[in-house]
Amino acid sequence: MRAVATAAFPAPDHDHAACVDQALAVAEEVCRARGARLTAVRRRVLELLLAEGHRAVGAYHLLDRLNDGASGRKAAPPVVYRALEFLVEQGLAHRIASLNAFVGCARPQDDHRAQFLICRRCGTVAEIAGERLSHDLAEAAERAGFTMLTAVVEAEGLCPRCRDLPPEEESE
Amino acid sequence: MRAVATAAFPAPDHDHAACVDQALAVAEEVCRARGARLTAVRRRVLELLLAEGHRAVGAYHLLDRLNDGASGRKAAPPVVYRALEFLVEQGLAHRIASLNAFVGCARPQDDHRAQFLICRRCGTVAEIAGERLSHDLAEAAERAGFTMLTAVVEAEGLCPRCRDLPPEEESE
DNA sequence: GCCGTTACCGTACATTATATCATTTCTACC
DNA sequence: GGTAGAAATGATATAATGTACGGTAACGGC
Repeated sequence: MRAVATAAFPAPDHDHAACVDQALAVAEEVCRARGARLTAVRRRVLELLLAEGHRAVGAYHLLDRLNDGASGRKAAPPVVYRALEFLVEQGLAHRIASLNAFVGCARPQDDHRAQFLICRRCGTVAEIAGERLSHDLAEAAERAGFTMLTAVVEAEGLCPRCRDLPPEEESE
Repeated sequence: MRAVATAAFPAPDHDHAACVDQALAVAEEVCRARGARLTAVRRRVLELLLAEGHRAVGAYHLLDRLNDGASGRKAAPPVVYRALEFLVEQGLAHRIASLNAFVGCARPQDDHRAQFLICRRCGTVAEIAGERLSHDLAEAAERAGFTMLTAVVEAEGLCPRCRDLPPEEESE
């Protein structure tokens, strides 16, 4: 079996630190190129998001991490939500509507319409490119007289690792 | 142009009372056939849902309607959520994840994997069948080693009526 | 009738998200 | 460098959405 172009699900033992470093580097680059300001808070939230492995994480979880070890004033919810809003706008993170959660973007450099595969068992979220799928959806919409502007496409199921586990055992 | 099999977006002046009556009749029928109990509360919530026209509506909005005119004890949130859970399970309603809202099902009798078209302007939600789209998504997922169990597919954009309105004017 | 099962209901609470306004920081421009 | 305007942040309060849990009533087999 040959390698696929887009390795949607990273190997369990992949070098995640490298993922994070690369994603942060790309984020810096992207923001610089656009004149967008990747401020300290925004960068920190992105780091925290990426630190979760390839899982979706709630805004309040990020807030807790952000405040871990903070002695005096703690950050309030709007801090995280504003940072996330920025990251999503810049394509550095995505909102997973069906989970009310967020995930760091796997390929921030691409200009893509992302679709997501969400593992019911381990919570890993993979991103697939699927230009074609998006196109087909827009086309189906157009047949109904509808002009599609954006789309939320989130499949829930079992990732390669989890589907091969025995039914009872938990993967986490 | 010939009529499409599934009229996703109903005409503005269609006989909505007939939609509601039909949907309720089908709901009764479906529940009877399955031995599921369409109790008073569940039926009432379905009515309220359908009464909103073809728009998605939040659980708390339904709760308000449910309590309109109720003199003594008012119903609490779980009442609505439980009813909605039942209706969704039975395919009589759908949850719109990107809106955190619910919509009455247009074709409860079909056994379908629904996809939604959400108008950004007037809030109307249409349902398209798209077996093929669902199939393609499952296939794309499978190529990533992912077994899809369910999918959320929600396109946001402009419905036939709203996209032809002048940009500034509001349709509602 | 008795008892286990199932569905139902209400209280209280948990989680997710935003409005608002004051303050600080940054940037462009002179 | 100084300054005006824009952008970002901080802080408080609250809105909107969703659920855990425990009690109560209906149902069905024996």
